[in-house]
Amino acid sequence: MSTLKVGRRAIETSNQHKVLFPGNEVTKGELIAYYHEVAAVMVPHLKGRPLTIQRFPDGIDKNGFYQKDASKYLPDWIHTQKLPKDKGTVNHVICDNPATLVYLANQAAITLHTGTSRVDRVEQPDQLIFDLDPPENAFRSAQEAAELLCALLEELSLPRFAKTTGGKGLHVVVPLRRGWRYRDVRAFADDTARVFELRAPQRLTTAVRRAKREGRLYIDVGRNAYGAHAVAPYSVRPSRGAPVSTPLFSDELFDEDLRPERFTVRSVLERIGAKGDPWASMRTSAVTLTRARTALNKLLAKT
DNA sequence: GCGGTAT
DNA sequence: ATACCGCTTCGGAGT
DNA sequence: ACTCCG
Repeated sequence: MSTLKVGRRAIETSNQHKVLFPGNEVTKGELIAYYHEVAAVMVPHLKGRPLTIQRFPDGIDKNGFYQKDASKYLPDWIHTQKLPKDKGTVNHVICDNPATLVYLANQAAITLHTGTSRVDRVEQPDQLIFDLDPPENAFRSAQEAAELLCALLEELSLPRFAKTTGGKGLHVVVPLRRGWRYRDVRAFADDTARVFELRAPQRLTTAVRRAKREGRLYIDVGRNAYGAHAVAPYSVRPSRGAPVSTPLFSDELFDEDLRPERFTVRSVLERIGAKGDPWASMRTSAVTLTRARTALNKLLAKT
């Protein structure tokens, strides 16, 4: 039990030596130190977004759980926002300062997931996410798919930002100016995915059912929905080696030496120190989908 | 990790 | 007293 | 209407 000063808050931390990642022996203390140090770069990406927290108090080899509703027992300085769900409401944590991140790390919050809208206009997403999910351990095929997808988004004059998920695949994110509602952004995502699939039907699929994928890379667009979420940039994942979902520079995305498992809780801070945050300009790059919608309709008509 | 409820 | 329990949601497509 | 999926 000890106290960590974060800004003007004093955070009580406990069980610093508890091993959360057996195998490489990453402790809760290391998790807390990582989130403390990464906060300056990470918090801007969390600000205003409803958080879904994935916690593993007994380590990643034991069952963890997701937590959205955080109404109970949180210190009053942690911000929350009550949001509607189909039956009732959920009181989400909003992480808008480093101290909140450290507090959550002490709660064994290994992974943080964020919504694609901000709470002040929660029905209007400011991100469009494509999740490229390769079969087996074929990270290379996710890179190839990302190349095709980025070419398509370029044709639609859309900006795009990529990151590793910390798992097998990649996320490609288009920052949006708010205005469109979920159902319209989702329809755009569906149509984009359909065009994308038609360009390499032997390698790509939009089939949700695993049995129908037949070794092809799955392009998942289902995160573009109210109440859905995706792993946050710089979040740790509950897997061997404590991998981190890591934003990439565009020249890194296609580098054949890229090894996402090298981005871990023990290596990412050094990378940020050396190269900075590849997503720093995301907010200022946001666009409307209106023109892209017209261009996409033309591509759809050609099929 | 921790509050709530059953034992 | 301690033991166990809960702790996400969404929609589309397939059956 | 219920299941699978992430």
